[in-house]
Amino acid sequence: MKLSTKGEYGVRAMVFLAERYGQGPVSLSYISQRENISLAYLEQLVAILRKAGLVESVRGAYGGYVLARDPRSISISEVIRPLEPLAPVECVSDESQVECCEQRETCTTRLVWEKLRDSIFQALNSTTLSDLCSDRAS
Amino acid sequence: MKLSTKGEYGVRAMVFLAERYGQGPVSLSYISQRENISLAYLEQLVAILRKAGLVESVRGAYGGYVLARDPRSISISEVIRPLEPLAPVECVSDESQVECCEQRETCTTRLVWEKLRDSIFQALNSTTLSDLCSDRAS
DNA sequence: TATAATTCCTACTGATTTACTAGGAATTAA
DNA sequence: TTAATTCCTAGTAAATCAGTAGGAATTATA
Repeated sequence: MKLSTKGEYGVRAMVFLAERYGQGPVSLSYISQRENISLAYLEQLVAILRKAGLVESVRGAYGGYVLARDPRSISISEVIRPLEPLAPVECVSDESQVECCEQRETCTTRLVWEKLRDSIFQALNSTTLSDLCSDRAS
Repeated sequence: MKLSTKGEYGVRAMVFLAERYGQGPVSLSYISQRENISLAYLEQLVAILRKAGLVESVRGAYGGYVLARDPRSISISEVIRPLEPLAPVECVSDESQVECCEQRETCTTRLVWEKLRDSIFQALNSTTLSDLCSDRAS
């Protein structure tokens, strides 16, 4: 049930951007240094977040990334979802359309996985980037 | 955030035992066939559950395993906990006593991991084996 | 215009973990 | 005595994780 570093680093990078929202682009080399995350690895994660529409890039010197929306409107589940699967088991995931097993209707353990999935979603949906900013004013 | 098969198989095996609680020992070869789980792998998982005090073994021919307690008193979190870590990130786990980072007090992302951990615990603590039995009478 | 700082893209890789397999010893009901 | 079981340890192929590496494209500034 552990989160991978993708999700963890992704959230840390996004909170970092949230704390500087409205102050122009922030470069990944800066985030990399301050958050102690490998630059090349961070590039890959942020590329995913950009394709998910959560950040926008400014290319060239003095460029970087900015949040695509107000940090109060971006939930943690939105950040983690593109980076790694959120559902605890395959068969209660809305993304994967694969039919996981034939006992779908009669499966009893499924009950607890759905409950678990919902409570994970609830916790991450109800927390926004601004909730995690050290400067809570933004 | 995916559960490994250890947790998933462990819960399935325990629910299987719960549905036959009070009917004598159930062999792993039977569970293995019915739940379609490799016998040798299942042996290893059940060994962990036995050491955790959740099941008791009956050795020899016509032996097997029985639940150590009433299925209404065994929560799913008790089953999964010995099989795999439940906390989403290292630094909000009560088991590991390792100091994960020096920013423990000022860490802002920690807030959401604690909230996530608590809601995972809550979901799994509040569900028992008997809640997942197809024969809900037991 | 040249340079440095950046994003962007793809391929590779070592280490770790996962999900088993394999083999056998000990126990016990029939 | 046999067959069915638990019990124990070691090994292992495949997948995943957590990056590295190398370079192309873009752009503000000197």
